Amino acid sequence: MSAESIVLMMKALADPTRLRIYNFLRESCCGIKIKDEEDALCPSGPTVGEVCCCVMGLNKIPSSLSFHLKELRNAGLIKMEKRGKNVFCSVNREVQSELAIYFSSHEICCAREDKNEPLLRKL
Amino acid sequence: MSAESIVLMMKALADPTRLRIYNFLRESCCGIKIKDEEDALCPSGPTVGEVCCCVMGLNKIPSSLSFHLKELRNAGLIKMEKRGKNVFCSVNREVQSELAIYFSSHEICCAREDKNEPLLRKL
DNA sequence: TCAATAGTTCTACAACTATAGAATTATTGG
DNA sequence: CCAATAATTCTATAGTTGTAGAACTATTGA
Repeated sequence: MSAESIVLMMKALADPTRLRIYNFLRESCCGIKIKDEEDALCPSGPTVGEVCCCVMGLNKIPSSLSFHLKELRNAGLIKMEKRGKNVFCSVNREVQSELAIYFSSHEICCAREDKNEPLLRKL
Repeated sequence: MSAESIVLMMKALADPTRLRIYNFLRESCCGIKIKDEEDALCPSGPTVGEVCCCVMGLNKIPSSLSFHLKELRNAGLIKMEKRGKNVFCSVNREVQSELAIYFSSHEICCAREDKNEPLLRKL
């Protein structure tokens, strides 16, 4: 996962409306792979209209939601599948796992001798 | 971890320079607790000046770095401790772990019968 | 005490981003 | 084919954010 793609993901989640959309989709149904082929996903999860009703509060402006969904999709955080008049949304679980791994990795502590003097002030 | 604080963290990491700072600090030394007291941390990790040298590339503008460090600190992602003329920086490992947990949580899949028709188009 | 060093704060400006209305596209039902 | 529905794209605007220079504060060494 490149730095650019992480920045893109963080940017996508750095907005209250988009984080609400993302959290809503996390709690919703995810796509189920019914065949080995890439495109043979059973589309599930809420439609764009359903997301609009559940997440957008009082001001349900479809163009605004569309904009936010595009940001999340461009970042790779969610998937969208069109069937008929509807577009079904779901989180990209693989990418979610990659982010989990990114924040899980820790480095080994190493003390530095020349900085072991008493602490004066904590910011 | 509230939605607002997650948005603040994502915002802090949604900038290439700040992500570089954060990644640099992740790879650097972390603070070591030498006593039970909250403030009795042995300050370690690079100084602001060292971060500036290592991360800021060609344009080493201290005011710009200061601005970015403030954003990361306000989001709770990093800690800063002043000793003498220097300010030592380190990542907040607790917060990092919380983010790892946030992205680790998955929901159980639930198929929806009425949406099991063949997929037409994938966006 | 004075100069040097380390960082921060202030300020103005350019660039970016979210919002919301209007127009547009695509699909289904009558 | 026409109307209704679902969603996207386009556009202008208001608000936000990153940048970089200048001034300022705090600490140490001479």
